[in-house]
Amino acid sequence: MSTDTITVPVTVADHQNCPATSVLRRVGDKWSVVILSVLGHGAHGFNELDRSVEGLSRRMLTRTLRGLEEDGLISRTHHPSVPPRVDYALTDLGRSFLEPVRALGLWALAHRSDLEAAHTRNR
Amino acid sequence: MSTDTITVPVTVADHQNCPATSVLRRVGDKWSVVILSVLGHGAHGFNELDRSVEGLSRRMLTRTLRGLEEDGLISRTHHPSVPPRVDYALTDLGRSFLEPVRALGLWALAHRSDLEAAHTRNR
DNA sequence: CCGTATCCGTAACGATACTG
DNA sequence: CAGTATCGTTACGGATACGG
Repeated sequence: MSTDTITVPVTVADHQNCPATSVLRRVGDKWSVVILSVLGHGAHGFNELDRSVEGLSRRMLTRTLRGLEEDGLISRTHHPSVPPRVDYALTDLGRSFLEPVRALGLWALAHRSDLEAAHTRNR
Repeated sequence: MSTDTITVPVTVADHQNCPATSVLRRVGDKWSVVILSVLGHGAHGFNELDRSVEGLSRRMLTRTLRGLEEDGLISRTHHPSVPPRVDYALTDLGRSFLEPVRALGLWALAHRSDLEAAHTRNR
């Protein structure tokens, strides 16, 4: 890794294989962080989550939950009762993930006025 | 951004007005973080950036630079010389932004094996 | 209660060609 | 050197309806 000045060619392969890239993309998608935050308060069922986040469709909830589960950030526990119950909860990995994500959120909050100023200046 | 236990209905308006949301989406887009990182090594010209990041088209470079500039994360300085020279550089805001972003990158690196394990397990 | 399947519109992204 | 214009493709997200 290079040290110096210019010409550090970042390859496409580097970019796609980089473990940070997929993480960054997950952070950028519309609902993942919201859902993780809600689950930070404790386990929830599917419809519970659906109702907790206004504007979130069941389709996107399903897809987001599957993605988070594939990344190992949340767990899915199916209780074959009547009525059926499924609990979604943060894993340890998910909890630790929320730390840097919160740091980013705090940064946004702390620099809110700077961001707004820049945005109005360039218009 | 409220506070407690369950049923904190997150409204669509909250989500879109939240200063963190736009920041998170910027982090999630394909090239912003890469460009910011390269600019972390020092100022660069347009074609210099284009060559530094393989796979990045001029079109996306332009658009990403404009976006970062609108957010006040980078500065654009035009020197009307011959040949023309334009310098892109991090602003103070941009430099401070890289800190939480790097924290996220370090998290990804530190938990790389966990992420891979989860991903293979669910397949 | 917990999802899936289908359709559709928009926005992101990439390739290519051209300009001051 | 530093871009813009145009076009085509793919990914993301929402609405609706149906199934276990």
